[in-house]
Amino acid sequence: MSDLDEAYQLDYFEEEGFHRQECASCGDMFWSRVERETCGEPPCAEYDFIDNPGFDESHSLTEMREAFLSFFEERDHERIEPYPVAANRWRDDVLLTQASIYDFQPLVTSGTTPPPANPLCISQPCIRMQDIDNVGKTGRHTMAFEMMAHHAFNAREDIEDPEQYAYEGEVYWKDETVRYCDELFEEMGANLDEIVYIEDPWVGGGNAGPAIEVIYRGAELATLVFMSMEQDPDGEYEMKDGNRYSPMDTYIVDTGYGLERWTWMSQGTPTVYEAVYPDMIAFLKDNAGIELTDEEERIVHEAAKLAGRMDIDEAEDIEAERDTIAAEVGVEVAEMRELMAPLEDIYAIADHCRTLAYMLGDGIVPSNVGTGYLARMVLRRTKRLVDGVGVDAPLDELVDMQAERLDYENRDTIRDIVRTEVEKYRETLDRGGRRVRQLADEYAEKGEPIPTAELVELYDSHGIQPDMVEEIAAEKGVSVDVPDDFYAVVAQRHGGDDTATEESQMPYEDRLAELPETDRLYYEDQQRTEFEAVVLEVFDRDDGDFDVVLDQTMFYPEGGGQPPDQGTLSTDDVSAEVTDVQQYGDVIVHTCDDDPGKGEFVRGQVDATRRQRLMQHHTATHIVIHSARQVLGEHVRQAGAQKGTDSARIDISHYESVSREEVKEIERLANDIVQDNIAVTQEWPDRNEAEERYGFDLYQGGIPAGEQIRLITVGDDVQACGGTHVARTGDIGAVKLLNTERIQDGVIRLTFAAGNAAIEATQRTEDALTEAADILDVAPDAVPETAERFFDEWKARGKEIEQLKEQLAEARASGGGDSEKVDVGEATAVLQRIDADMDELRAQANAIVEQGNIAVLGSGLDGAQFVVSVPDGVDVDAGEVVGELAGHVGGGGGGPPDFAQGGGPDADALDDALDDAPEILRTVANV
RNA sequence: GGGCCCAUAGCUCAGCGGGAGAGCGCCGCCUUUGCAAGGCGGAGGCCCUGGGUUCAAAUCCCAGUGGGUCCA
Repeated sequence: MSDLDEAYQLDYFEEEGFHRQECASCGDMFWSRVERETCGEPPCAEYDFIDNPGFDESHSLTEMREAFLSFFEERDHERIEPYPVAANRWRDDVLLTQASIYDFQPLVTSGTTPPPANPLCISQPCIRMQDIDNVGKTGRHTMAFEMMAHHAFNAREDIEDPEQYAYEGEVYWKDETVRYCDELFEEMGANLDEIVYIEDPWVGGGNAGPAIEVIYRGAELATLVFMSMEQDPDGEYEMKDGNRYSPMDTYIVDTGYGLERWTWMSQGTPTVYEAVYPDMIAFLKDNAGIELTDEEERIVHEAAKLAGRMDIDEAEDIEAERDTIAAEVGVEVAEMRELMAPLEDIYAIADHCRTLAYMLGDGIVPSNVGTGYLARMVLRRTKRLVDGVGVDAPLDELVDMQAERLDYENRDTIRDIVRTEVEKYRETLDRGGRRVRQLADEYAEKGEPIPTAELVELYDSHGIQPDMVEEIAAEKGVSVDVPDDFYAVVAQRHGGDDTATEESQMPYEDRLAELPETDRLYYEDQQRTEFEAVVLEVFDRDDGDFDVVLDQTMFYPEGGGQPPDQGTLSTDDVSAEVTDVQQYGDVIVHTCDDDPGKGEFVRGQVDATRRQRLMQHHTATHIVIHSARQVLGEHVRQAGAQKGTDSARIDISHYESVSREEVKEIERLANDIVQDNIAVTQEWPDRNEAEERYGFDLYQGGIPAGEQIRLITVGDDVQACGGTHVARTGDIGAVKLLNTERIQDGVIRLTFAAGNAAIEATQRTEDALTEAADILDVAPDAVPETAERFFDEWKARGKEIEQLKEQLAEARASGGGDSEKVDVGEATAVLQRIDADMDELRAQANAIVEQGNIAVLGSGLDGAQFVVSVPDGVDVDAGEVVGELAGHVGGGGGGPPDFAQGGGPDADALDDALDDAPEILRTVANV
């Protein structure tokens, strides 16, 4: 086992006369030009730049960003445009971009794909939700920030096959990285003697390496990471996460310079927020009516300087820390808190609005899943803060202030989304409020506190925070039992570890890996369906079929939501049906019902009709999503797709349900594109060029690996896509939207058909309409009107029948009919058999009871059924009587004492049962 | 991707195996100088859809649809 100590023995440190020292407070090892007590990072030291800027000139955010980027441009770094904050658009292991290196994981860092430039510099917007509780309070934490960075991607040359990686050789490594850092500080006018480089090995995402934290005047301004190791159980280095790591073939300079911190350092304002969004803070303060006296200003100012110590993760007890700070400033804790709280909220609002602007601007749609859920949480939290602190500007306006500053072009959509979402939240709160009030009333009556179980239910199922329950309950004078570990209780309720989805294993993976790459003929000519090939290998499958590998193929393997081709492979002797085609690595495997024979020449024939339909649907998918973007907005993005031969579906991100009008508009636009008969073209450009030219919207269906990517262009629409397409849009024939459904909040599924399938789908719909029209005996276009009339009449008749039944019952009750009267003690019972349904029996019984008599009615209409009803004041339990009667017909029954129903399957025994009724009545009445 | 909750009158909801209810709103009449309010009467329900269990389902079970919510 060895540690990384020697990794920090840089020539640069020696040349510049740095000393390695140990922090007297935290014990960390650090390097600096002059001897010092501590490492200089809070809590070992305090901020030393507030009111005392650490740089020569005050910079705005924009100026600082430009200063950084041009500094590195002058030193041969290429400036790269930032990536979206929604990192799940290019990788599936994370939701949000949390660092600049995220842009290059995993394909670039692993050496599979070349970086867009090498070396490069960038200022990458990032969002870190884990800092959410610190925002506003510590004076330095923001949820949204820009990580300025320079990166260099190096690959070792002393390995067997240096060319296996997408980049070769060393650009630069540790010494240069630290030197750049020093030079940047120097250029900004910092005092180099005050800079501290702390040794702080880095671990994350399966990689690790030595790293350096750069501290200046109490603030961590940069982190220099030298990513050079990967997780390896046999590795020689054990890192702080307890895992072992070994060196890897690529090694990468990964730096992070916090734009906000640098801006703050240049201004020396009490908090980072005032340096970063001075206008918005001023607006919010003014709007919330916050005005401070000079003395109050002094307190806030002093407290802000010391607030650096507060970090919910690090300070052991944030309240204790507040006590200390208050004492040092010379005020009561309560007074300080009262003064600080609204300011903290305002800082948080500004930051959260920026977070929202990033999220929504980059196309995240609020939802109950994924990044959309995070956006919803941030928005709701922000709304609560805004209301709490008394800012009365609409939230969409506040978010727009940031969106404008960030130069987003889709500001109208962003505002629309915020408005929609605020309204949804209001409805949730309304619903929740009613629910809680009702519950509070209930427990107020019982005189009990609202139990934890109810609280968990309210939160988990209805999204009502416990503090809201407490507030409302207090109005009703009910206490609430909120346990300290409330969120743990909620988490427990979810329980269960998710079962990992098992990847289907290829039984002969090793042998497949040795086979050469299959030549993909379907890309050379997408319209051709015949080809010849040599059988390279045949595997016997467990199910009796055969997996056939060819040197080249026209068969499209399943991928990108497009099902595999089918068809035949034939030799002179054998004709094998191809039922499935899959791709494993670079090798395409055809599953066949017969063995064509290894080494044989085969003629391949792809099922042309099937292929044609799949291609029509695939190209139509591109057209529909393009049309949907035109109609619904630029935020529309593919969230999944499946093509078929009869229909296809795409799931798109959108924040409200799609109206019938919008559906028609999308359909019309799509068919315009079809009628324009535009050529559908494919090309294989360099991926970085393609990204630069078209941006990230290329990747609607996932991100492909490799140096070249395949682009499909349909008019204005360009997408990275591996599927097969028709030659011209006119080949699609027609596009028909069949259905829209909301599969989750923020995701709409559009189902549609193309070509003949569109005609067939239309015919099915028309068949249904025609059939309905035939039944109603009207013309198809009169169906809605007629159906409405019929429905109205049907309801009117129902009511009429109801009334007639009541009249009939009254008539029967007074007219006698074939009824029998029996004395039961003081009372008289009317026994009657009328073969009618339950409704009629009930009406009849009511009529008899109104005359003061007991009703015992039987019906043989559907099995045997009884209704027994007893007037007020007569001591006979109807339920018991029915129970006895029903026993005779093999069933059961019951009900309240004054009205009971029952029955049984044996209708033949009905009359016998009624004959026994007098005796049953007398027994039950006990007379 | 997973968990939980909900669907009954125009609105908000109660009922949770036996007769479909309340409050608000609506219509009419009464009281009142008028308004606010009050009294009396009335209209208004495919109890989300489809299966199942049961003598009997708004109610229990299953599936679907629509909505809400929490978590990863």
